[in-house]
Amino acid sequence: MGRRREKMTEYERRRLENIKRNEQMLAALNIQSRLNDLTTAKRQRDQSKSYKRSPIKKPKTEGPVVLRRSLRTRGVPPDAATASGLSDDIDDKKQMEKTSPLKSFSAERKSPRKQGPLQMKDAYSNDDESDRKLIETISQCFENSLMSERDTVDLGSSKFLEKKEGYGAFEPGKRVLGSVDVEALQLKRDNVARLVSGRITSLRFFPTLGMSMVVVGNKFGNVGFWNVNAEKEDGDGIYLYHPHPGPISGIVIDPFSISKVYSSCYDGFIRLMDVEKEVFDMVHYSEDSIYSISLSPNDTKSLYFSEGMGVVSMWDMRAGKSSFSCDLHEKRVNTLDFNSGNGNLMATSSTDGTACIWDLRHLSAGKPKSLKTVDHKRSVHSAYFSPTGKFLATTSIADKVGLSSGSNYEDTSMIYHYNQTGRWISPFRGIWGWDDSSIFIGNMKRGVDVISVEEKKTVATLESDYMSAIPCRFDAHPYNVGMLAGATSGGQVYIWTP
DNA sequence: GCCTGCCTTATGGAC
DNA sequence: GTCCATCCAGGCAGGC
Repeated sequence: MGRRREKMTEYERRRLENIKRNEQMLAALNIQSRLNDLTTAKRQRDQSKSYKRSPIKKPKTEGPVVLRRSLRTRGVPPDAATASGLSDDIDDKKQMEKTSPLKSFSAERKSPRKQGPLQMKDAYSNDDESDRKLIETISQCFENSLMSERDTVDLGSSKFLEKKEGYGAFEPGKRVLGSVDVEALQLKRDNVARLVSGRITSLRFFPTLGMSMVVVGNKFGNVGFWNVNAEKEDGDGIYLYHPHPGPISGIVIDPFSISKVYSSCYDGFIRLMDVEKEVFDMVHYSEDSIYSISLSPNDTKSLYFSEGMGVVSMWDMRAGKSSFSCDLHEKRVNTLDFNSGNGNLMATSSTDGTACIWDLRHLSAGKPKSLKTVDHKRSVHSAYFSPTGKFLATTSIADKVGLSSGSNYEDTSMIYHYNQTGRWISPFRGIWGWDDSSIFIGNMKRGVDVISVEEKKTVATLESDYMSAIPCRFDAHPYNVGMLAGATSGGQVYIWTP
């Protein structure tokens, strides 16, 4: 079962005491048996749900969502804020007290906003079982990958090409895109789970053949892990942490060291979960919101991230400081991606309505010029290079998926795709499959559309009765061709397999 | 041009 | 089965 429990809070203790008192009163009134009937009826309804869920009701521990605005966006100079005695924490506490009916709970709520390292055991939120198995699994897989050349990632070439060779002896007449028969992809009942509560904002597969594990981030700052192939005796294979105070904007796993998982947050934190040290180390803290992160394929010690209104910076892990910072867009940068064929090329997508390709060698302070700009007129929520790097796929609120190709990406086609997700569903982002032939993107009818690069249109849709919500974030397993993960705004994850 | 308010959507939980 | 709260988007209209 996809159980997810959080540590008992002061609020919950008080609540349980109240429940106990009420039960005593009900017993005195002799109506307990009727309540039991109602509980049974509710349990039956719960079991009819298609997804895995906890049998124990979880109290809402996330508290009210607090809007965080940087000094910069508020137009307040840092000195002025300090002088007036304001801090984010104080600001937030005041806002919590104003907006939450649970004042005492909100004020006492322990927030991972504190700077500095955070022990994994302190951030661990499942109180029913230990995270020891997760740590052992990742550590073991990391050690195995060090010993096996097979797991070594060559970031200088396509991350998929080597693995896809020899894959797929498909029946003629089937919808085969490149190396994958998309009609053969299926969603098994066991490959559906709810990892976290609320909206999933980021999703990643661990880049290793050794295991099928996904990591997700949600809007409350939780990070959830799911070992899809966990043995039954090891429980459900789901582990939940709370290392961030706000929505997780990006997750990146070091392909050369899968025991290192980076995560960024709207609240300005970048943390590195180091499984060997069992810590969520603080890599960087910014006054501005961080909207995306990406590792350089040329140097995995260089972490690129976007912050505030269009700024892209690089954090040098060795030096422990920011190496450069450029103002690349008018508004927030939603994604950063690197070209696997040429690590100097970086693609950005922005709410300013454009997606751009930049040459890192020619980025300088001030207003640098992009190699290529794809103009969507309205917000662009993703810009991803294809596995070989020959294409760039951009997804926009303007109901378009852009496809750029050519030696300088000068040929751009616009493919219609309905992208009006509204307020509650994270904007769709078209991702590449395991080769340059297809793009996977969610649709509002609880399906996954497959766009053919050759035909420049949607050619297939993955659908399943087990998919009870709209999948809006995806990741293709880097080595298991045909293994596709989709995540929803309800905290569920679906794993499609060949 | 800037600010404010309104509208849209899907989901899970409570009842 | 129905209702309601959610609320870290984004566009648009209207007012200043």
